[in-house]
Amino acid sequence: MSGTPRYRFAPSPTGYFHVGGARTALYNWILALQSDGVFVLRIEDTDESRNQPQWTQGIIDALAWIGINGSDPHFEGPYFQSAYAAAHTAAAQKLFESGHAYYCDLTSEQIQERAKAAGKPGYDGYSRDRGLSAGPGRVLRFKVPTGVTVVHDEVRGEVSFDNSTIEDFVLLRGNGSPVFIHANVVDDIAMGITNVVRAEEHLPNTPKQQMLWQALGKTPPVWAHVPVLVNEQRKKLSKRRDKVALEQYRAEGVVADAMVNYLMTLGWAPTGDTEIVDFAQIVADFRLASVNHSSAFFDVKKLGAFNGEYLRKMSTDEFIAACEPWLSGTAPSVPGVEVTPTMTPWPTERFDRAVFARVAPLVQTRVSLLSEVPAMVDFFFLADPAIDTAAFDKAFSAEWARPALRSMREQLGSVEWSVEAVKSAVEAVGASFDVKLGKLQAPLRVATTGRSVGPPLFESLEVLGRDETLRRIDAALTRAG
RNA sequence: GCUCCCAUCGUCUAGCGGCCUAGGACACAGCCCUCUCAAGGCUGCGGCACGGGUUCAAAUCCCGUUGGGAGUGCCA
Repeated sequence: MSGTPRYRFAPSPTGYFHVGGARTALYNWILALQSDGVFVLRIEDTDESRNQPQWTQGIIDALAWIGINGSDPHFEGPYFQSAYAAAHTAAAQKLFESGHAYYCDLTSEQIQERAKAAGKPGYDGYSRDRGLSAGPGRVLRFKVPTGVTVVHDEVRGEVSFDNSTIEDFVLLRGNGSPVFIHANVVDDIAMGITNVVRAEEHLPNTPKQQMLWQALGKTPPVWAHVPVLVNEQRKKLSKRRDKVALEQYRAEGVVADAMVNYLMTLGWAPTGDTEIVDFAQIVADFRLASVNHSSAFFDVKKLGAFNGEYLRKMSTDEFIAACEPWLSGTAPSVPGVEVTPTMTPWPTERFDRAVFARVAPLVQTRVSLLSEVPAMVDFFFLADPAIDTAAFDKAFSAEWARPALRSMREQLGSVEWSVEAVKSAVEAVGASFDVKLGKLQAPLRVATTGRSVGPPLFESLEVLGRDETLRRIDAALTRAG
Protein backbone atom coordinates (compact mmCIF):
# COMPACT_ATOMS: atom_id res chain seq x y z
CA MET A 1 0.00 0.00 0.00
CA SER A 2 1.27 3.40 -0.88
CA GLY A 3 0.80 6.04 1.76
CA THR A 4 -1.07 8.49 -0.39
CA PRO A 5 -4.82 8.58 0.29
CA ARG A 6 -6.81 8.26 -2.87
CA TYR A 7 -10.34 9.60 -2.86
CA ARG A 8 -12.71 9.46 -5.75
CA PHE A 9 -15.85 10.99 -7.13
CA ALA A 10 -17.76 8.79 -9.55
CA PRO A 11 -20.79 10.47 -11.13
CA SER A 12 -22.75 9.10 -14.03
CA PRO A 13 -23.35 11.47 -16.95
CA THR A 14 -27.12 11.35 -17.02
CA GLY A 15 -28.11 14.97 -16.63
CA TYR A 16 -27.32 18.29 -15.08
CA PHE A 17 -24.94 18.32 -12.17
CA HIS A 18 -26.78 17.71 -8.93
CA VAL A 19 -26.08 19.98 -5.94
CA GLY A 20 -25.86 16.86 -3.79
CA GLY A 21 -23.18 15.55 -6.10
CA ALA A 22 -21.40 18.86 -5.77
CA ARG A 23 -21.33 18.48 -2.02
CA THR A 24 -20.03 14.92 -2.20
CA ALA A 25 -17.37 16.03 -4.66
CA LEU A 26 -16.41 18.87 -2.33
CA TYR A 27 -16.01 16.50 0.61
CA ASN A 28 -13.73 14.28 -1.40
CA TRP A 29 -11.81 17.23 -2.75
CA ILE A 30 -11.28 18.79 0.66
CA LEU A 31 -10.20 15.48 2.14
CA ALA A 32 -7.74 14.96 -0.69
CA LEU A 33 -6.35 18.47 -0.22
CA GLN A 34 -5.89 18.19 3.51
CA SER A 35 -4.16 14.84 3.27
CA ASP A 36 -2.14 15.84 0.21
CA GLY A 37 -3.86 12.92 -1.43
CA VAL A 38 -5.54 12.43 -4.77
CA PHE A 39 -9.03 13.19 -6.03
CA VAL A 40 -9.91 10.77 -8.80
CA LEU A 41 -12.73 11.67 -11.15
CA ARG A 42 -14.31 8.66 -12.76
CA ILE A 43 -17.23 8.99 -15.15
CA GLU A 44 -19.48 5.97 -14.72
CA ASP A 45 -20.86 5.71 -18.21
CA THR A 46 -21.94 2.08 -18.35
CA ASP A 47 -25.67 2.67 -18.54
CA GLU A 48 -25.89 3.13 -22.28
CA SER A 49 -29.57 3.95 -22.23
CA ARG A 50 -29.22 7.00 -20.04
CA ASN A 51 -25.76 8.33 -20.72
CA GLN A 52 -25.18 11.33 -22.89
CA PRO A 53 -21.67 12.46 -23.75
CA GLN A 54 -22.47 16.15 -23.35
CA TRP A 55 -23.14 15.62 -19.67
CA THR A 56 -19.55 14.57 -19.13
CA GLN A 57 -18.30 18.00 -20.11
CA GLY A 58 -21.01 19.45 -17.90
CA ILE A 59 -19.61 17.55 -14.93
CA ILE A 60 -16.10 18.75 -15.61
CA ASP A 61 -17.23 22.36 -16.02
CA ALA A 62 -19.35 22.23 -12.90
CA LEU A 63 -16.51 20.81 -10.84
CA ALA A 64 -14.14 23.45 -12.16
CA TRP A 65 -16.65 26.14 -11.23
CA ILE A 66 -16.71 25.06 -7.58
CA GLY A 67 -12.93 24.98 -7.54
CA ILE A 68 -12.25 21.34 -8.30
CA ASN A 69 -9.97 22.00 -11.17
CA GLY A 70 -8.53 19.44 -13.52
CA SER A 71 -5.24 21.29 -13.63
CA ASP A 72 -4.64 20.98 -9.90
CA PRO A 73 -1.99 18.37 -9.05
CA HIS A 74 -4.37 16.72 -6.60
CA PHE A 75 -6.80 16.03 -9.41
CA GLU A 76 -6.60 12.83 -11.42
CA GLY A 77 -8.75 11.87 -14.35
CA PRO A 78 -11.27 11.84 -15.76
CA TYR A 79 -11.32 8.12 -16.21
CA PHE A 80 -14.17 6.49 -18.03
CA GLN A 81 -15.70 3.36 -16.64
CA SER A 82 -16.55 2.15 -20.14
CA ALA A 83 -12.83 1.89 -20.87
CA TYR A 84 -12.42 -0.72 -18.16
CA ALA A 85 -14.77 -3.29 -19.61
CA ALA A 86 -12.00 -5.86 -19.96
CA ALA A 87 -11.09 -5.52 -16.28
CA HIS A 88 -14.72 -5.96 -15.29
CA THR A 89 -15.10 -9.21 -17.17
CA ALA A 90 -11.69 -10.46 -16.02
CA ALA A 91 -12.61 -9.85 -12.40
CA ALA A 92 -15.94 -11.54 -12.93
CA GLN A 93 -14.20 -14.52 -14.48
CA LYS A 94 -11.87 -14.69 -11.51
CA LEU A 95 -14.82 -14.66 -9.11
CA PHE A 96 -16.48 -17.42 -11.10
CA GLU A 97 -13.38 -19.57 -11.20
CA SER A 98 -12.68 -19.14 -7.51
CA GLY A 99 -16.20 -20.22 -6.68
CA HIS A 100 -17.31 -16.81 -5.43
CA ALA A 101 -19.84 -16.46 -8.20
CA TYR A 102 -22.09 -18.62 -10.35
CA TYR A 103 -24.26 -18.31 -13.43
CA CYS A 104 -28.01 -18.32 -13.34
CA ASP A 105 -30.47 -18.58 -16.22
CA LEU A 106 -33.63 -17.52 -14.45
CA THR A 107 -35.49 -14.56 -15.89
CA SER A 108 -36.67 -11.84 -13.57
CA GLU A 109 -40.23 -13.10 -14.08
CA GLN A 110 -39.23 -16.57 -12.95
CA ILE A 111 -37.44 -15.14 -9.93
CA GLN A 112 -40.53 -13.20 -9.00
CA GLU A 113 -42.68 -16.28 -9.30
CA ARG A 114 -40.37 -18.29 -7.09
CA ALA A 115 -40.27 -15.53 -4.54
CA LYS A 116 -44.03 -15.31 -4.53
CA ALA A 117 -44.40 -19.05 -4.11
CA ALA A 118 -41.90 -19.09 -1.28
CA GLY A 119 -43.43 -16.05 0.35
CA LYS A 120 -40.01 -14.44 0.55
CA PRO A 121 -38.92 -11.52 -1.60
CA GLY A 122 -35.75 -11.55 -3.65
CA TYR A 123 -33.64 -14.17 -5.33
CA ASP A 124 -33.43 -17.47 -3.46
CA GLY A 125 -30.11 -18.80 -4.70
CA TYR A 126 -31.76 -21.29 -7.03
CA SER A 127 -28.73 -21.77 -9.31
CA ARG A 128 -26.07 -21.80 -6.60
CA ASP A 129 -25.18 -25.45 -7.08
CA ARG A 130 -26.42 -26.09 -10.58
CA GLY A 131 -22.95 -25.73 -12.04
CA LEU A 132 -24.06 -23.59 -14.97
CA SER A 133 -21.41 -22.14 -17.25
CA ALA A 134 -21.50 -18.77 -18.95
CA GLY A 135 -23.96 -18.30 -21.75
CA PRO A 136 -26.20 -15.76 -23.40
CA GLY A 137 -28.99 -14.61 -21.15
CA ARG A 138 -27.26 -15.98 -18.09
CA VAL A 139 -26.35 -13.56 -15.32
CA LEU A 140 -23.40 -14.00 -13.03
CA ARG A 141 -24.34 -13.82 -9.39
CA PHE A 142 -22.19 -13.40 -6.32
CA LYS A 143 -22.42 -16.25 -3.84
CA VAL A 144 -23.01 -14.37 -0.59
CA PRO A 145 -21.30 -16.28 2.22
CA THR A 146 -22.93 -16.89 5.57
CA GLY A 147 -21.96 -14.68 8.45
CA VAL A 148 -22.03 -11.03 9.25
CA THR A 149 -20.47 -8.19 7.31
CA VAL A 150 -19.30 -5.26 9.36
CA VAL A 151 -18.75 -1.99 7.59
CA HIS A 152 -16.45 0.49 9.29
CA ASP A 153 -17.81 3.85 8.41
CA GLU A 154 -15.97 7.10 9.17
CA VAL A 155 -19.12 9.01 9.90
CA ARG A 156 -21.40 6.32 11.27
CA GLY A 157 -19.08 3.99 13.08
CA GLU A 158 -19.61 0.25 12.72
CA VAL A 159 -22.64 -0.89 10.79
CA SER A 160 -23.24 -4.62 10.64
CA PHE A 161 -25.34 -6.58 8.21
CA ASP A 162 -26.44 -10.16 8.56
CA ASN A 163 -25.46 -11.79 5.28
CA SER A 164 -28.61 -13.87 5.34
CA THR A 165 -30.52 -10.68 4.53
CA ILE A 166 -28.43 -10.09 1.43
CA GLU A 167 -29.41 -12.01 -1.69
CA ASP A 168 -26.98 -13.36 -4.25
CA PHE A 169 -26.73 -10.19 -6.27
CA VAL A 170 -25.96 -9.81 -9.95
CA LEU A 171 -22.43 -9.01 -11.11
CA LEU A 172 -22.81 -9.44 -14.87
CA ARG A 173 -26.00 -8.95 -16.84
CA GLY A 174 -27.32 -11.49 -19.30
CA ASN A 175 -25.51 -9.62 -22.06
CA GLY A 176 -22.23 -9.81 -20.17
CA SER A 177 -22.08 -6.17 -19.13
CA PRO A 178 -21.15 -5.38 -15.53
CA VAL A 179 -23.60 -4.00 -13.03
CA PHE A 180 -22.79 -0.90 -10.96
CA ILE A 181 -21.81 -2.73 -7.80
CA HIS A 182 -19.28 -4.83 -9.64
CA ALA A 183 -17.84 -2.23 -12.01
CA ASN A 184 -17.58 0.25 -9.19
CA VAL A 185 -15.50 -2.09 -7.04
CA VAL A 186 -13.30 -3.29 -9.87
CA ASP A 187 -12.57 0.28 -10.87
CA ASP A 188 -11.86 1.35 -7.32
CA ILE A 189 -9.40 -1.49 -7.04
CA ALA A 190 -7.81 -0.65 -10.38
CA MET A 191 -7.45 2.98 -9.40
CA GLY A 192 -6.05 2.21 -6.00
CA ILE A 193 -8.86 3.93 -4.16
CA THR A 194 -8.31 3.95 -0.41
CA ASN A 195 -11.23 6.07 0.74
CA VAL A 196 -14.80 6.00 -0.49
CA VAL A 197 -16.84 9.01 0.57
CA ARG A 198 -20.31 9.03 -0.92
CA ALA A 199 -23.97 9.66 -0.16
CA GLU A 200 -25.82 7.64 2.43
CA GLU A 201 -28.05 6.04 -0.19
CA HIS A 202 -25.08 3.78 -0.94
CA LEU A 203 -24.80 2.44 2.58
CA PRO A 204 -27.11 -0.55 1.95
CA ASN A 205 -24.95 -1.83 -0.89
CA THR A 206 -21.70 -1.31 0.93
CA PRO A 207 -21.66 -4.81 2.50
CA LYS A 208 -22.01 -6.24 -0.99
CA GLN A 209 -19.12 -4.20 -2.26
CA GLN A 210 -17.02 -5.01 0.75
CA MET A 211 -17.59 -8.73 0.17
CA LEU A 212 -16.48 -8.21 -3.42
CA TRP A 213 -13.28 -6.52 -2.36
CA GLN A 214 -12.54 -9.42 -0.06
CA ALA A 215 -13.46 -12.08 -2.62
CA LEU A 216 -11.10 -10.35 -5.01
CA GLY A 217 -8.40 -10.60 -2.39
CA LYS A 218 -8.17 -6.92 -1.60
CA THR A 219 -8.46 -4.85 1.54
CA PRO A 220 -11.62 -2.77 1.37
CA PRO A 221 -11.31 1.02 1.43
CA VAL A 222 -12.25 3.20 4.35
CA TRP A 223 -15.92 3.94 3.90
CA ALA A 224 -17.79 7.11 4.76
CA HIS A 225 -21.45 7.71 4.06
CA VAL A 226 -22.62 11.26 4.32
CA PRO A 227 -26.27 12.20 4.83
CA VAL A 228 -28.38 12.99 1.81
CA LEU A 229 -29.75 16.39 0.92
CA VAL A 230 -33.52 16.59 1.07
CA ASN A 231 -36.34 18.88 -0.02
CA GLU A 232 -38.96 20.50 2.20
CA GLN A 233 -40.83 17.20 2.28
CA ARG A 234 -37.65 15.62 3.62
CA LYS A 235 -37.35 13.42 0.58
CA LYS A 236 -34.07 12.92 -1.17
CA LEU A 237 -33.49 15.69 -3.69
CA SER A 238 -34.48 14.44 -7.10
CA LYS A 239 -33.83 15.73 -10.57
CA ARG A 240 -37.44 15.26 -11.56
CA ARG A 241 -39.07 17.04 -8.71
CA ASP A 242 -36.61 19.49 -7.25
CA LYS A 243 -34.46 22.35 -8.40
CA VAL A 244 -31.12 20.63 -8.12
CA ALA A 245 -29.04 21.67 -11.13
CA LEU A 246 -25.87 23.40 -10.05
CA GLU A 247 -25.81 25.01 -13.49
CA GLN A 248 -29.14 26.65 -12.81
CA TYR A 249 -28.00 28.31 -9.61
CA ARG A 250 -24.93 29.47 -11.44
CA ALA A 251 -27.07 30.92 -14.22
CA GLU A 252 -29.17 32.76 -11.68
CA GLY A 253 -26.11 34.45 -10.34
CA VAL A 254 -25.07 32.47 -7.33
CA VAL A 255 -21.32 32.90 -7.03
CA ALA A 256 -19.16 29.82 -6.64
CA ASP A 257 -17.71 30.78 -3.26
CA ALA A 258 -21.17 31.22 -1.79
CA MET A 259 -22.35 27.92 -3.22
CA VAL A 260 -19.35 26.08 -1.86
CA ASN A 261 -19.64 27.71 1.54
CA TYR A 262 -23.36 27.02 1.77
CA LEU A 263 -23.04 23.42 0.65
CA MET A 264 -20.42 22.86 3.32
CA THR A 265 -22.73 24.06 6.08
CA LEU A 266 -25.15 21.26 5.27
CA GLY A 267 -24.33 18.39 7.58
CA TRP A 268 -21.32 20.14 8.97
CA ALA A 269 -20.44 23.44 10.56
CA PRO A 270 -17.23 25.45 10.70
CA THR A 271 -15.90 26.09 14.18
CA GLY A 272 -16.81 29.43 15.66
CA ASP A 273 -19.94 31.50 15.57
CA THR A 274 -19.97 32.39 11.92
CA GLU A 275 -20.94 30.21 9.02
CA ILE A 276 -19.44 32.47 6.38
CA VAL A 277 -15.88 31.26 6.13
CA ASP A 278 -13.38 31.09 3.33
CA PHE A 279 -12.38 27.89 1.64
CA ALA A 280 -8.95 27.73 3.26
CA GLN A 281 -10.64 27.75 6.65
CA ILE A 282 -12.96 24.97 5.58
CA VAL A 283 -10.07 22.88 4.35
CA ALA A 284 -8.32 23.42 7.65
CA ASP A 285 -11.35 22.61 9.81
CA PHE A 286 -13.28 19.93 7.98
CA ARG A 287 -13.46 16.50 9.62
CA LEU A 288 -15.52 13.55 8.45
CA ALA A 289 -16.04 12.47 12.02
CA SER A 290 -17.89 15.70 12.74
CA VAL A 291 -20.29 15.35 9.83
CA ASN A 292 -23.89 15.08 10.97
CA HIS A 293 -25.77 11.81 10.74
CA SER A 294 -29.12 13.17 9.69
CA SER A 295 -30.28 14.47 6.34
CA ALA A 296 -30.18 18.18 5.61
CA PHE A 297 -32.71 20.40 3.89
CA PHE A 298 -31.29 22.29 0.91
CA ASP A 299 -32.70 25.73 1.65
CA VAL A 300 -32.65 27.97 -1.41
CA LYS A 301 -33.53 30.98 0.73
CA LYS A 302 -30.50 30.54 2.90
CA LEU A 303 -28.35 29.99 -0.17
CA GLY A 304 -29.61 33.37 -1.35
CA ALA A 305 -28.71 34.95 1.96
CA PHE A 306 -25.20 33.52 1.74
CA ASN A 307 -24.90 34.78 -1.80
CA GLY A 308 -26.00 38.26 -0.79
CA GLU A 309 -23.29 38.30 1.84
CA TYR A 310 -20.67 37.24 -0.65
CA LEU A 311 -21.84 39.90 -3.09
CA ARG A 312 -21.61 42.60 -0.46
CA LYS A 313 -18.20 41.44 0.61
CA MET A 314 -16.84 42.13 -2.87
CA SER A 315 -15.05 45.34 -3.75
CA THR A 316 -16.96 47.53 -6.19
CA ASP A 317 -14.69 46.46 -9.01
CA GLU A 318 -15.16 42.80 -8.22
CA PHE A 319 -18.88 43.30 -8.10
CA ILE A 320 -18.91 45.08 -11.44
CA ALA A 321 -16.89 42.27 -13.00
CA ALA A 322 -19.22 39.67 -11.52
CA CYS A 323 -22.25 41.46 -12.95
CA GLU A 324 -20.81 41.77 -16.42
CA PRO A 325 -22.29 38.58 -17.94
CA TRP A 326 -25.78 39.50 -16.80
CA LEU A 327 -25.43 43.03 -18.17
CA SER A 328 -24.03 42.07 -21.52
CA GLY A 329 -26.42 39.20 -22.12
CA THR A 330 -23.68 36.59 -21.87
CA ALA A 331 -24.81 34.98 -18.63
CA PRO A 332 -24.55 31.20 -18.70
CA SER A 333 -27.70 29.60 -19.96
CA VAL A 334 -29.08 26.20 -19.15
CA PRO A 335 -30.95 24.68 -22.07
CA GLY A 336 -33.96 22.70 -21.05
CA VAL A 337 -34.03 24.13 -17.57
CA GLU A 338 -36.25 27.01 -16.65
CA VAL A 339 -34.05 29.91 -15.74
CA THR A 340 -34.08 33.66 -15.63
CA PRO A 341 -33.82 35.24 -19.08
CA THR A 342 -30.30 35.69 -20.26
CA MET A 343 -31.39 38.51 -22.54
CA THR A 344 -30.84 41.94 -21.10
CA PRO A 345 -33.96 44.13 -20.77
CA TRP A 346 -32.30 46.73 -22.99
CA PRO A 347 -30.79 46.59 -26.48
CA THR A 348 -27.17 45.65 -25.82
CA GLU A 349 -25.79 48.67 -27.67
CA ARG A 350 -27.46 51.01 -25.20
CA PHE A 351 -25.53 49.59 -22.26
CA ASP A 352 -23.03 52.03 -20.82
CA ARG A 353 -20.30 50.59 -18.64
CA ALA A 354 -19.39 53.92 -17.12
CA VAL A 355 -22.95 54.54 -16.04
CA PHE A 356 -23.18 51.14 -14.39
CA ALA A 357 -19.87 51.67 -12.64
CA ARG A 358 -21.28 54.82 -11.01
CA VAL A 359 -24.38 53.09 -9.68
CA ALA A 360 -22.90 49.68 -8.91
CA PRO A 361 -22.35 50.41 -5.21
CA LEU A 362 -26.01 51.34 -4.94
CA VAL A 363 -27.20 48.02 -6.32
CA GLN A 364 -24.63 45.92 -4.52
CA THR A 365 -26.52 46.06 -1.23
CA ARG A 366 -29.84 45.45 -2.92
CA VAL A 367 -29.47 42.11 -4.66
CA SER A 368 -28.85 38.59 -3.51
CA LEU A 369 -28.59 37.11 -6.99
CA LEU A 370 -26.62 38.56 -9.89
CA SER A 371 -29.55 37.90 -12.19
CA GLU A 372 -31.52 40.52 -10.25
CA VAL A 373 -29.17 43.28 -11.29
CA PRO A 374 -30.50 44.08 -14.79
CA ALA A 375 -34.01 44.74 -13.59
CA MET A 376 -32.65 47.12 -11.00
CA VAL A 377 -30.76 49.31 -13.42
CA ASP A 378 -32.78 48.89 -16.61
CA PHE A 379 -34.10 52.46 -16.59
CA PHE A 380 -30.60 53.80 -17.15
CA PHE A 381 -30.26 51.93 -20.41
CA LEU A 382 -33.77 51.91 -21.77
CA ALA A 383 -34.82 54.76 -24.04
CA ASP A 384 -37.96 55.04 -21.91
CA PRO A 385 -38.44 53.47 -18.50
CA ALA A 386 -40.67 50.41 -18.37
CA ILE A 387 -43.64 51.76 -16.46
CA ASP A 388 -45.16 49.60 -13.75
CA THR A 389 -48.74 50.73 -14.24
CA ALA A 390 -49.94 49.74 -10.80
CA ALA A 391 -47.11 51.66 -9.18
CA PHE A 392 -47.72 54.58 -11.53
CA ASP A 393 -51.42 54.81 -10.79
CA LYS A 394 -50.81 54.57 -7.10
CA ALA A 395 -48.16 57.27 -7.13
CA PHE A 396 -50.45 59.62 -9.02
CA SER A 397 -53.58 58.88 -7.05
CA ALA A 398 -52.84 61.64 -4.56
CA GLU A 399 -54.27 65.11 -5.15
CA TRP A 400 -50.92 66.77 -4.83
CA ALA A 401 -49.04 64.40 -7.11
CA ARG A 402 -49.45 66.14 -10.48
CA PRO A 403 -49.02 69.72 -9.31
CA ALA A 404 -46.07 68.72 -7.14
CA LEU A 405 -44.37 66.94 -10.00
CA ARG A 406 -44.96 69.97 -12.24
CA SER A 407 -43.40 72.13 -9.62
CA MET A 408 -40.44 69.79 -9.30
CA ARG A 409 -40.00 69.86 -13.03
CA GLU A 410 -39.78 73.64 -12.89
CA GLN A 411 -37.18 73.63 -10.11
CA LEU A 412 -35.12 70.88 -11.69
CA GLY A 413 -34.90 72.86 -14.89
CA SER A 414 -32.54 75.37 -13.36
CA VAL A 415 -31.07 73.85 -10.20
CA GLU A 416 -27.44 72.85 -9.99
CA TRP A 417 -27.30 69.16 -11.06
CA SER A 418 -25.97 67.47 -7.97
CA VAL A 419 -27.45 65.01 -5.53
CA GLU A 420 -27.70 67.56 -2.75
CA ALA A 421 -29.08 70.37 -4.87
CA VAL A 422 -31.67 68.20 -6.55
CA LYS A 423 -32.72 66.75 -3.23
CA SER A 424 -33.06 70.22 -1.68
CA ALA A 425 -35.11 71.43 -4.59
CA VAL A 426 -37.48 68.53 -4.29
CA GLU A 427 -37.71 68.98 -0.52
CA ALA A 428 -38.61 72.60 -1.05
CA VAL A 429 -41.47 71.55 -3.28
CA GLY A 430 -42.55 69.12 -0.59
CA ALA A 431 -42.62 71.89 1.96
CA SER A 432 -44.92 73.99 -0.18
CA PHE A 433 -47.32 71.09 -0.57
CA ASP A 434 -46.85 69.94 3.01
CA VAL A 435 -45.77 66.48 1.87
CA LYS A 436 -42.86 64.59 3.38
CA LEU A 437 -40.03 63.52 1.15
CA GLY A 438 -40.82 59.84 1.63
CA LYS A 439 -44.16 60.28 -0.07
CA LEU A 440 -43.18 63.06 -2.37
CA GLN A 441 -40.49 61.08 -4.11
CA ALA A 442 -42.97 58.46 -5.32
CA PRO A 443 -44.30 60.24 -8.42
CA LEU A 444 -40.82 61.47 -9.31
CA ARG A 445 -39.47 57.96 -8.94
CA VAL A 446 -42.13 56.30 -11.05
CA ALA A 447 -41.82 58.99 -13.68
CA THR A 448 -38.08 58.56 -14.04
CA THR A 449 -37.50 54.89 -13.24
CA GLY A 450 -40.87 53.31 -13.95
CA ARG A 451 -41.14 51.75 -10.50
CA SER A 452 -41.84 52.58 -6.91
CA VAL A 453 -38.71 50.96 -5.58
CA GLY A 454 -35.14 51.05 -6.71
CA PRO A 455 -31.73 52.52 -6.06
CA PRO A 456 -31.57 55.84 -4.20
CA LEU A 457 -33.45 58.33 -6.33
CA PHE A 458 -31.30 61.45 -6.31
CA GLU A 459 -28.14 59.55 -7.02
CA SER A 460 -29.95 57.90 -9.90
CA LEU A 461 -31.16 61.21 -11.28
CA GLU A 462 -27.71 62.68 -11.06
CA VAL A 463 -26.45 59.85 -13.26
CA LEU A 464 -29.46 60.01 -15.55
CA GLY A 465 -28.82 63.70 -16.27
CA ARG A 466 -30.98 66.76 -16.30
CA ASP A 467 -32.26 66.56 -19.85
CA GLU A 468 -33.35 62.96 -19.62
CA THR A 469 -34.90 63.48 -16.20
CA LEU A 470 -36.94 66.41 -17.47
CA ARG A 471 -37.98 64.53 -20.57
CA ARG A 472 -39.24 61.60 -18.49
CA ILE A 473 -41.12 63.89 -16.11
CA ASP A 474 -42.86 65.47 -19.08
CA ALA A 475 -43.77 62.09 -20.47
CA ALA A 476 -45.17 61.01 -17.12
CA LEU A 477 -47.14 64.22 -16.76
CA THR A 478 -48.65 63.63 -20.16
CA ARG A 479 -49.46 60.07 -19.28
CA ALA A 480 -51.04 61.06 -15.96
CA GLY A 481 -53.18 63.57 -17.81
C1' G B 1 -43.00 -6.42 4.29
C1' C B 2 -37.62 -6.92 5.06
C1' U B 3 -32.60 -4.53 5.87
C1' C B 4 -30.09 -0.26 7.30
C1' C B 5 -29.75 4.88 8.85
C1' C B 6 -31.53 9.07 11.59
C1' A B 7 -34.01 12.31 15.64
C1' U B 8 -31.47 19.97 19.40
C1' C B 9 -35.65 26.38 17.61
C1' G B 10 -39.83 26.41 11.16
C1' U B 11 -34.71 25.46 8.64
C1' C B 12 -29.06 24.67 8.85
C1' U B 13 -26.30 23.78 13.01
C1' A B 14 -23.03 24.28 18.15
C1' G B 15 -23.17 20.88 22.11
C1' C B 16 -19.75 15.02 22.64
C1' G B 17 -21.96 13.80 31.54
C1' G B 18 -21.53 19.12 35.23
C1' C B 19 -19.38 25.54 31.83
C1' C B 20 -26.84 24.78 29.10
C1' U B 21 -31.92 29.32 32.88
C1' A B 22 -29.14 25.09 25.37
C1' G B 23 -25.17 29.19 21.69
C1' G B 24 -24.96 30.96 16.40
C1' A B 25 -27.00 31.52 11.33
C1' C B 26 -31.37 31.78 7.82
C1' A B 27 -36.48 32.85 8.08
C1' C B 28 -40.16 35.67 10.88
C1' A B 29 -41.77 40.13 14.12
C1' G B 30 -40.66 44.91 16.30
C1' C B 31 -37.48 49.17 16.89
C1' C B 32 -33.40 52.37 15.18
C1' C B 33 -31.22 54.47 10.75
C1' U B 34 -33.55 56.38 6.24
C1' C B 35 -35.66 59.89 -0.25
C1' U B 36 -38.31 54.15 -1.85
C1' C B 37 -36.27 49.38 -1.31
C1' A B 38 -32.23 47.24 0.66
C1' A B 39 -27.91 47.00 3.68
C1' G B 40 -26.50 47.83 8.77
C1' G B 41 -27.50 48.00 14.26
C1' C B 42 -30.56 46.44 18.44
C1' U B 43 -34.49 43.48 20.51
C1' G B 44 -37.90 39.60 20.33
C1' C B 45 -40.22 34.84 18.89
C1' G B 46 -38.83 29.84 18.92
C1' G B 47 -35.99 23.72 20.23
C1' C B 48 -33.27 18.98 23.25
C1' A B 49 -39.88 13.72 19.85
C1' C B 50 -41.85 10.49 23.99
C1' G B 51 -41.17 6.79 28.00
C1' G B 52 -38.03 4.09 30.93
C1' G B 53 -33.27 3.33 32.94
C1' U B 54 -27.64 4.34 34.34
C1' U B 55 -25.43 8.40 37.32
C1' C B 56 -24.48 12.70 42.82
C1' A B 57 -25.49 14.94 37.83
C1' A B 58 -28.14 13.56 30.88
C1' A B 59 -29.57 17.38 25.22
C1' U B 60 -25.22 14.43 25.95
C1' C B 61 -24.69 7.08 27.87
C1' C B 62 -28.20 2.43 27.46
C1' C B 63 -33.11 0.25 26.20
C1' G B 64 -37.88 0.77 24.22
C1' U B 65 -41.77 3.61 21.69
C1' U B 66 -43.10 6.96 18.08
C1' G B 67 -41.85 9.60 13.90
C1' G B 68 -38.84 10.47 9.51
C1' G B 69 -35.52 8.72 5.62
C1' A B 70 -32.73 5.41 2.43
C1' G B 71 -32.22 0.71 0.16
C1' U B 72 -34.70 -3.49 -1.42
C1' G B 73 -33.33 -3.73 -10.18
C1' C B 74 -30.07 -7.79 -15.34
C1' C B 75 -30.29 1.78 -12.62
C1' A B 76 -26.18 4.26 -10.77
